[in-house]
Parts: sequence; C-alpha cells; structure tokens
Amino acid sequence: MFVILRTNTMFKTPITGKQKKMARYAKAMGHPVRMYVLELLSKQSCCYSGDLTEELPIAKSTLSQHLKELKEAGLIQGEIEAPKIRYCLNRENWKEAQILFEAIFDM
Amino acid sequence: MFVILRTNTMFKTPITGKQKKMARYAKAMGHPVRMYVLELLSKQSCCYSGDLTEELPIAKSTLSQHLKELKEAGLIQGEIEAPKIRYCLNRENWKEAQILFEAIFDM
DNA sequence: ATTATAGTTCGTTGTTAGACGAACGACGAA
DNA sequence: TTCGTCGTTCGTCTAACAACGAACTATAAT
Repeated sequence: MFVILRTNTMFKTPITGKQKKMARYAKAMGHPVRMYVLELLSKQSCCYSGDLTEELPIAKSTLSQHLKELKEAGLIQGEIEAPKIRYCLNRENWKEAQILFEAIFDM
Repeated sequence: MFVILRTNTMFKTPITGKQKKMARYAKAMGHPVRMYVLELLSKQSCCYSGDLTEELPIAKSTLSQHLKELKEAGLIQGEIEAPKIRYCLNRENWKEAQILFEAIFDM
C-alpha cells in the first residue's frame, strides 16, 4: 500500500496552491503598464499592440515584454490578425483571479 | 496667470495614480510568503513574527525582509510588545486595496 | 553584571526585472 | 521580387529581488 503524503506537515510548507496562484497573478499585475493594459482590456473586448505603443510612453520592445509577462501569467492572450496582433483578457484566468482576490478581501 | 498642465496629453502618460497605487499593492502581494501572511492576517487580528518563523520554511531574516516589504507597501503594520512584535493589517490601506481590486474586477 | 530571547540589519550571492535599440521574422502591398 | 508594416526577440545595462548566515539592537530574565 502506498500512502502518498502530501500534507503540509510532511513538507513543512503551509503555503497553498491558491496562494501561489494568486501571488503569480499579483506579480503580473505589479507594474503600472501592465495594470494599465489589464484595466483597458477589462473595459473593452480587445486592443492592438500598436495602439498601446502609441498611448504608452515606453519602447515597443518594452511593451512586448510586458505583454509577454501578462501572457505567461495567463491573464491575456493574443490572436494574430496579420500584420497586427489583437490582445484580449483570458476570461477563464481572469475569472479565477477575481475569485481569488474576492476571497482574500472577503468580498 | 499660471496654468498648471497636468493632463496626460502634457506628459504623455495615461497611467493613472490609481493604477500605480494598485500596481504597488499587487507587487507587494506578488510573492507566496507575503500572500500567506496577508491571508493569515485577513482572517485573524494579528500575528507574531516568531510564529510565522516557525510556520514558514524560510530564514527569519528572510521573513523580516518580507514583512518589511509589506510594511513599506502600507499593507501591514507592526507594534512592539517587547520582546515581540505584533503584526496586523493596516486596515485603511487594506480597504483601499480592496476597493481598487474590486473596481478592476467589476465586483 | 551576564545571558537569553526576539527580531532587524547588513553583506553577499545569484537571479530576475525593466529599460532601451538593433536585429529579426511574419506577413501584406506594391 | 522588393518594400513597408507590425510586433517579437536578442543583447546589453542597471536596478531590484530573494535567499542566506552573521552581526547587531532592544528588550527581559537571571
């Protein structure tokens, strides 16, 4: 018989998967430019990288990096409409983030 | 007559103070240990550094650094009860953070 | 006075983040 | 085909981050 011990006692880490997940989302949101993008996308269905480049006072390569970070955190996704890329929220993960923050803020 | 132009057109930054504030809170929440602390404190009135040291698999000096980051972001505060320090949420800023996250998640 | 407890600060190390311009790749238009 | 547009990747630089142990500070207990 195998008893798979995955309790916190065993590994001495009380930090839950939810907390790790939430920290990941928070980390992605922890930069003003990325906050700007997320807020914009939460209010409209999509936006294009080029539009953001014009609005934000950063190099387009920097914007690419920020968008990449948001993609890797799972909060946004991009769809190619050659030659442009259209970005939108990943609704599933956005919902998950909402639920996690909701829980900690007791809302 | 002085006209103080502080519009976004003038300085070409559309990023609002709220977004910056929110990014600051998110940045502080963007580490699992700090997430753990905040969640614990949101559920109970206070905790002691020493208790956290025993619960978390990190050096106490590392914990001090994390607590310092949360203090500097304004999310927690410490009160000396020699020889211990009692930490609790900064209710005002916690509320502010709640409101900001509430707004972006449309809750 | 010394010792013990509790927690912070310091210094170090290695990693990551965020900024940029240049080079690049993927298209569509001419 | 070349050229232009669009956005990404690369390389570089500097700063920030997160880990640790040791030294330090502030107390209370002996």
